[in-house]
Amino acid sequence: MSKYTTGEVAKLCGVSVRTVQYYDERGILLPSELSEGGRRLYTEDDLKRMRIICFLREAGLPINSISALFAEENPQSIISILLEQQEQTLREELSERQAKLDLIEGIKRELKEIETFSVESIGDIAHVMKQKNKLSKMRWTMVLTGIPVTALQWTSIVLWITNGLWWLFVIWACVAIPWGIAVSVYYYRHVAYICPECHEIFRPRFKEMFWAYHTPKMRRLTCPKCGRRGLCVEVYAEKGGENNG
Amino acid sequence: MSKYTTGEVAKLCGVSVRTVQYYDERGILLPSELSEGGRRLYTEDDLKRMRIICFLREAGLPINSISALFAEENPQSIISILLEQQEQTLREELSERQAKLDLIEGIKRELKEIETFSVESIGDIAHVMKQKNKLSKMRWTMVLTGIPVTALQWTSIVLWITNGLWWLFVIWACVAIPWGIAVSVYYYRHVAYICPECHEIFRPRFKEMFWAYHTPKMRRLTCPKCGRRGLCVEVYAEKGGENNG
DNA sequence: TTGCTCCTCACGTCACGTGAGGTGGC
DNA sequence: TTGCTCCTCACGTCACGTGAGGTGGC
Repeated sequence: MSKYTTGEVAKLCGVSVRTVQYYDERGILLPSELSEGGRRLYTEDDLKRMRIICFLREAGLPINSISALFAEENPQSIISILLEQQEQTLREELSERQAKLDLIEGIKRELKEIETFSVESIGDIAHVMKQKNKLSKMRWTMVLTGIPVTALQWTSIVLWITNGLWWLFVIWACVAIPWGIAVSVYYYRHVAYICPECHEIFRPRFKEMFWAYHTPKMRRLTCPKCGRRGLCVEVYAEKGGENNG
Repeated sequence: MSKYTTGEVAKLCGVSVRTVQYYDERGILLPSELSEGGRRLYTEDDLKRMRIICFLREAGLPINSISALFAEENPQSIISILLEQQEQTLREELSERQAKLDLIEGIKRELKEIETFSVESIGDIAHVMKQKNKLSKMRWTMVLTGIPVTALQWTSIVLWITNGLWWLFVIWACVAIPWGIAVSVYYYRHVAYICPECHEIFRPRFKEMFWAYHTPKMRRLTCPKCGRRGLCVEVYAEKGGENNG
């Protein structure tokens, strides 16, 4: 029966010498013999054991678990549990990394829309991304409540033209005008804007906001802190109350 | 301007007090002021910075990178690089965990087919799994070369019956018999079997193997090491040469 | 005065990598 | 005798968690 040195075991198992030494240190693979000079000597059985250890390490099993498996007199009872645990751990790690990846993708998208970047812009991006769901939920709610109002509008106009029923349009106007005001106020109370210059999150006056030029995501406003006038990103605001700087 | 204590910053950012202290230690978030009693006091700006740090940490960016970002006078130039690097890292980690998961799934499948389990059985599983691709590749090669032979067989039989062309069947036999021998020898030379008792990997005599009862994955053989007779799992053997225990 | 918060060490995590300084074995 | 392998410390990794033992602040 030939004996293997540390380096031979390492090479045959595709690991470093240090790893073989470490497994001795951890008591998971003790060499069957030591040479007179104190060198580790491994038998064929040791090599087989090492191969098993490396295989389980490939699956990510921690050394403590492998150690427990070798120590157990009835290994079949715990191998399934260990594999199940490891699978669970790996799944959690996978979804955690996936979440980080998604976050990075989001940051990259937002970065593209920024013209004057500074480190503080990252704070803005964070704010925009965290409130994104709430903002789009609110916008969808508004659109959906708008559908019956619009339907009623066209119905009444058509009936006015074809049948001369002018009073239906009057009824529509009595519903639509209060609805328009209510929606505007609701919207106003639930949004805020980020100044790209000083990164202040502010709420403008209703009048300024109502008449301001805007795109789906931004509105041209004057920052109350630094006085800059320009496009500001819209975000969801938690409360409709005042904001104190 | 109100000041925040360590605990307040921690609570507002959803981290532990130790984390806030650690960021001071690492120089990534120094408190603007210290109280007379040596307590850290953070300003509103410090809090914003902390929020940015936490956001980037959520994406998995290491503290050194965040530190570099704050130190850089032109942060736009490196933020993309950092995000790209982090994305790369995450993708590698993802595929690494996925590979481990796949390995575990494979082990679980193989475990189900084992009746007498011991720790050494894991070595058998490792061997089976690593040679699995080569074995199935070899089996497919054999099946595919068998198709024309079988086609010729049926053609010749049909022609013999319908047209009385008996000599086509003779030609087929002249081709098929050597082919059958060649395939059997080829197969014999490229497979080995694992004894489930002593975990020896052995190659039986041709005659024993040829006539033995078998399933698609196993064959009833006698282990030359421990003498046990029973179903042994078939694996791919690297060389057709002899094996020395 | 009493809780509560915060402070500074300082060790532990996990599986090795990486030297330093010395020695065995062909 | 000369390379090469192997040996034993022992520190470093990464972002904190977890005490221990002491003190600040309402």
